[in-house]
Parts: sequence; structure tokens; C-alpha cells
Amino acid sequence: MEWLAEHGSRRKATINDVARLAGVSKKTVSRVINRSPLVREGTRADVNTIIETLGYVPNPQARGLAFRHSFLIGMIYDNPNPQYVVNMQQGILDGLRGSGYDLVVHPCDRNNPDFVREARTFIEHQKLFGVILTPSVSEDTRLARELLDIGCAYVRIASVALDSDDHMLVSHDRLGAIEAARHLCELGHRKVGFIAGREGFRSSVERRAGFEAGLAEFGLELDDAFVAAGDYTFQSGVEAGLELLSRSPRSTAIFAANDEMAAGVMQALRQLGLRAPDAVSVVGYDDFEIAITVWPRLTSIHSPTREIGLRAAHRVLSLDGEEVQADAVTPWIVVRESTGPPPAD
Amino acid sequence: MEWLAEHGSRRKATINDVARLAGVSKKTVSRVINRSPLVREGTRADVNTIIETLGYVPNPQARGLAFRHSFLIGMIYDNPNPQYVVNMQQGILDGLRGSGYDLVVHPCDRNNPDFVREARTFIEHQKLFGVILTPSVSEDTRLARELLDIGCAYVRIASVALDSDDHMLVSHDRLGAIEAARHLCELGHRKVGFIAGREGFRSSVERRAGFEAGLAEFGLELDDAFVAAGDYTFQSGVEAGLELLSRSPRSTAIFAANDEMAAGVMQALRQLGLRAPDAVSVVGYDDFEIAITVWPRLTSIHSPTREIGLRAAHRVLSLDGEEVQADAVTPWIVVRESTGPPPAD
DNA sequence: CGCGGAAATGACACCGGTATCATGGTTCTG
DNA sequence: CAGAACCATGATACCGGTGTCATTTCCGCG
Repeated sequence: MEWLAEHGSRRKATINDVARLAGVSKKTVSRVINRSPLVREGTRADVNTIIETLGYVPNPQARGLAFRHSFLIGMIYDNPNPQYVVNMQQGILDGLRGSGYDLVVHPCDRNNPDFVREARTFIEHQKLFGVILTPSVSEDTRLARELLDIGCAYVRIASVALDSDDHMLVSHDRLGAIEAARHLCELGHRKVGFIAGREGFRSSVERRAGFEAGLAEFGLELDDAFVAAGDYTFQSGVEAGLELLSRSPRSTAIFAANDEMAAGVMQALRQLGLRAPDAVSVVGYDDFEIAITVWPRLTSIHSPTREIGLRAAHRVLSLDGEEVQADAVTPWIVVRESTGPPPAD
Repeated sequence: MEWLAEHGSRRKATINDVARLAGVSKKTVSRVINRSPLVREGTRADVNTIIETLGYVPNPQARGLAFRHSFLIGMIYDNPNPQYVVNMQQGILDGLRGSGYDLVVHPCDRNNPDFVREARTFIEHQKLFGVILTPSVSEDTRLARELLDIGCAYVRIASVALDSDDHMLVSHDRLGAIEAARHLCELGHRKVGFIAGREGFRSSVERRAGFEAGLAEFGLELDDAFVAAGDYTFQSGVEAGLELLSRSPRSTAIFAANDEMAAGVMQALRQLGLRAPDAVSVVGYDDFEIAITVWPRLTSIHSPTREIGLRAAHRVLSLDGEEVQADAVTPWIVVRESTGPPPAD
């Protein structure tokens, strides 16, 4: 057993070591590793014992070389919100745990005309087994086509189905936004405003559509006079808020397409000497930490980002058996102090 | 040239293709790839031309197999602040760009007794070329020793030198905290309070030490009656804030060891019907986005996290030539509306 | 008991690079 | 101009696994 001798740290066992000790060929060991059914139970047990005692772990580089893919999953993102990125990342890692796959991160910029090529280079370079795309890069058709072409497994996370079921994980932003509208309507609001997210983001479209649908349930329409444009940043929320609040008549409630902008609205209220919810109720979307660090704390729509990441990971590894039907996640509302009945007026 | 024929997508060129077309052995191509000086200029140029026209990219799995390491850098972290994680990640990716290395992320939990073994497994499994450790896991001696033992390149990012120069990247939190103290003293504050960060985090110790050093410059000492414990969370900031603000005499300024807690103090002020900076000045640390979403906006200490990440990446790849001396980064203060002169009293 | 076919296993090439060492060609020396 | 010293290059093994296909073992059955 001199190959067990320490030299600095002990040499890592190879498949040959296992094969020799188990008295089989390395091909058989390989079969055991890959759970081939073509191995007798006894043999399998023997080999596993040796693997166990040696603490043998197959070399992913060598396996990857033969398999023509690495044991890496990529997360390609362009969402600038740190909390979204980290939650998603965490969820994906939850889903990857124990699978032998690890996570490589790759931010990108859709405005860069080369970004598709760049992403492709990245994927082909490391020979990723699969990738997970988050909004808004997940909404890019060219990139998805490219992935299909490369033959790389992929899952697109988006607020609406843009691809075949097995490639989609839908976060139903529309339903969340409906909740926001219902909540405000049930409180008695009739003049409700909306601040849109960044142009070209599907989530922005969905959140607006959902909001309108929710209002419709109460016989209301979204009046353009109560709508302002934003780009998901805090600053844009301040500006849109100031604009909406200065209009007359004034809406008694504002639904901002994300928490950052909702926080911006709170800021705008403060600048105008108003406060939520007395003067105006405010609802955000995402339910990130900013929702509870502003005062009053934001009523917001909670989307289980981490859970979504976990599911995306399972899906990209094809771990979820038969459940290859459309996978969708429903957000819910979290009511806090930023919303209340409209002012008596 | 039938090997150039498309079949779905075109087959990727291998080193053999390059060698054949260049009329040299694959070992020579290998030498060119690895910038060996043992290649005649003419030959090198020829080979490079072929590489160019073929768009040949060497397979990292194969290279890794031979080199016994992958072309991956790991980021091991346990800092719960999303913005820190994302900024750091971004910085590391900046530093890795064009190097052919990619980034694998690995969060961990120091409270898990197995976390060192887990990290080691991760590193050995993917045969990482190097890893970057961020606070507070960077402060763990056992993990560092393990890395040395494995022979994996590593860089520890921390607020104080804990290792040999070539393994350290120091973010001088102490200097930042001194700035905070100076700023408050220069505004005329004499009764200043401090909210500590999480126990066991080096940054918390350093920020306190720096704050005390800054006060000392003005002949002041940090009075225990003005100190409260926190754990870097918003909620702990609220609680510590309420506690400090209820003491009598009351400090006229509070330095919280991070922005989250400082935002918590703002919240506490609001609950007590006070406001910054009229009643109490507040200073945070990190200068993350929360510093500008609260009102009044926080005076804070800015630490160039992304820049630190970039340097860490260069260092782990040994890209910075002779500059293997202690690499340190100095934070600076950003003054906003949360600080002002003490109340006339 | 012998035979056929399926199940289990192994020999060997191969994935795409790098390391070692031998070899042929130059240049420098005396 | 021979010989040493060097430089540039290639042949071949090797990194640690998997694929292919041939071979051996096992089993049921006539």
C-alpha cells in the first residue's frame, strides 16, 4: 500500500487504484460510478466499498474530457439588483448541492452588441453542461437560439413563457401585480397610479398588465394620467413619484414595479411633506430588504427567488422526473404599513 | 478542408488540426499556446495565423487534466450582504477578464463545523487553480492552512494582515473609521457613540479601533456608555439605536459599523420623534445603496469593493509582477446629509 | 450435458492537451 | 573544420477517465 504513503498530503486515489484493489478493470469501476445497470450487485458492492475506504472521487476534468462537457452550470445574468442576483445564486446552489456540479457566474450586458457571442464563447470555452438565464437576458431570443445550436442544456427564468416548457421557468409577475391591485381596491382606492419598470423588461410589461387586470376586476381602468415611466432604479422612483404626486387630481395610491422605485416614491412623498399611507398608499414589488428599511415599511409582492433558482437548477440537471410540464411560481402579497385606506378627502 | 464542414454547428478545431495545417507537431502548437520561448519567431507566427483563422481555442479540460488544475477561480464567501457579494464578484470578474479563467462561487457557513472540509472538497473536486476568500471566512486560520496544504493559490481579503503579503489583500477599515471620527470631531461633536458589528468579525474590531484612534486625535475617548452591540443587521441597528438614544446623557453622534445598522439608527430616531442630523448625527460604513435610499442620506465610509476584487483576482493569477509587497486599499469618507454640527443644547 | 443468448467484464483506443527525452540543425570555440 | 553547446522540434507516453467491441460468464432449456 505504498501508494497510500503521505507525501505532503496523500496522493489522491485514481480509478486505477480502485480497480486494482477491487480486482476488476477500470471500465467496471467506471460503470459503477456512472450507475450502469450492467454490473452485478456483488461487484458493485465490492467496488463501492473500495471507493469508500479510499475516499476516491472521480476527476471531473477527465470525465469531462471524455464526456465532452464539464460539470459546471452557468448562471448568465444582467439584472442589476444585487439582492436578486444573490438570492438566485443561492437558490441555484441549493438545487445543485450534492449533484457534483458547481456554479460559474457570468454577468453580461445586453447593450453590448457582442454579448451573445461573448456568452457563447464562455459556454463553449468551459464546456458548460447547462446554463440558467435570468431576466432580462433570459428574454433574448438570439441567445436562446444559440444555446439550442450549441446543444447546451438551458433554462430561462422569465415572467412569461417564451420557450418550450422544458426550457422555461415562469415567475408569474402578472399574478403578483393582480394582488397589488386587489389589495389597493379592497382598501377603497379608486384613483391608482403606476410606475413602470425599465423599458424592454418583460417583467415591467407583465406587472403593468397584471395591475390593469386586477383593477378591471373592480371595474377600474388604469388612467394614463396616473402612469409614469421609471427604470427600476431608486432615483427614477423619486422622479416618477414627484411627477405623479404633482399631478392634479392626485392618485391616492401608487404601485411601483419594484421596491427600489417604491422607496423612491416614499422619498418623493417626504420631499413634498406628505407621508404614506395617510396621503398616498405605496406598493412595491420584489419584497427585498429595502422594503423593510424604509419607513413606513413597504407593502410589497414577494417572489420566491431562491425557490425559483432551486427549481431552475433541478430542471437544468433534468432532476425533476416527469414534471416536465410548465413549471411556474406564484408570488404573493406582503402587507405592511405603506398602504391604508385612501384619505377621507 | 472537409473538417470545416458544418454539421449542425461546425466542429471545433483541435490542436491536431492546427498542427496539421501549420505543418508542425502538436507539441510545437502547445508551446505556442503556452508562450514557451523555445519556438522560432517564424514558426510562432505561422502557428498563430492558423490558430487565428481556425478560431482555435484550447480545451481547458484537456489542459487542466495535464496541468492537474482547472482554469477556474473560486470565490468563497460568507458575507451575508448581497451588495458586497455582487460588487466583489464583479470586481473579481473584471480582474479575470481575458485571462481564460472563470469564476465559481461557493458560499459557506463558518458555523457549520464541517465547513472547512466542505470547502476543501469543493476545491479539490473542481481542481481550482486558486481561490479568493472574503470576510469573514477569510479570517479563518484553519481554512488558510488547508489551502496551503492542498497547494492551491489563494488570496485572503481582510481588514488586517493575517497572512504573508502575497496571500493578503488588506482593506484598511481602520483608516476608514478614523475618517469617520475625524469628520464628527471636526463638526464639533464631543459625545460620540459607536455601534459594533458582529462579534468575531475582524472588520468590527478594526472599525472600532479606528474610530477610537480618530477620537484620540482630538483628545477624546470612546465612553462605554456610548457603545452598543450590533450584528451588522438593520434590525440590530434599530435596537442598538433605541438603546443608545435612550441613555442619558445622550451622544450627539453615532458611528455604526455598517450602513445597515446606521439605517436602523435612522429608524430608531424616527420612532423617537427625532431626526438626523439635528438631534443626532449618524455615520455608516460601506457606502452601499442603502446609504442613499434612507432619508436623510447617510454620510458613510466608501470602500472600493470592486477594485479590491479586481486586485485580488490579479494577485491570485500572479499577474501583478513585482508588486508582491503588501497590497492595501484605503477607504474614504462620503459626506451626506446625515451629519452636521451637534445640537446647540 | 450441451447450447444459445443475455449479462457481465475487460482490452484498447480515444478525449485534447502537456511532459519527457531524443534528435536534427545552428552557432560558437579553439 | 571538428566538436561542444544550444536551440528548435518531434515521437511517444501520460493525465484520468469513457466508448467500442470482443470476450467471458452465467443462466435456462431442450
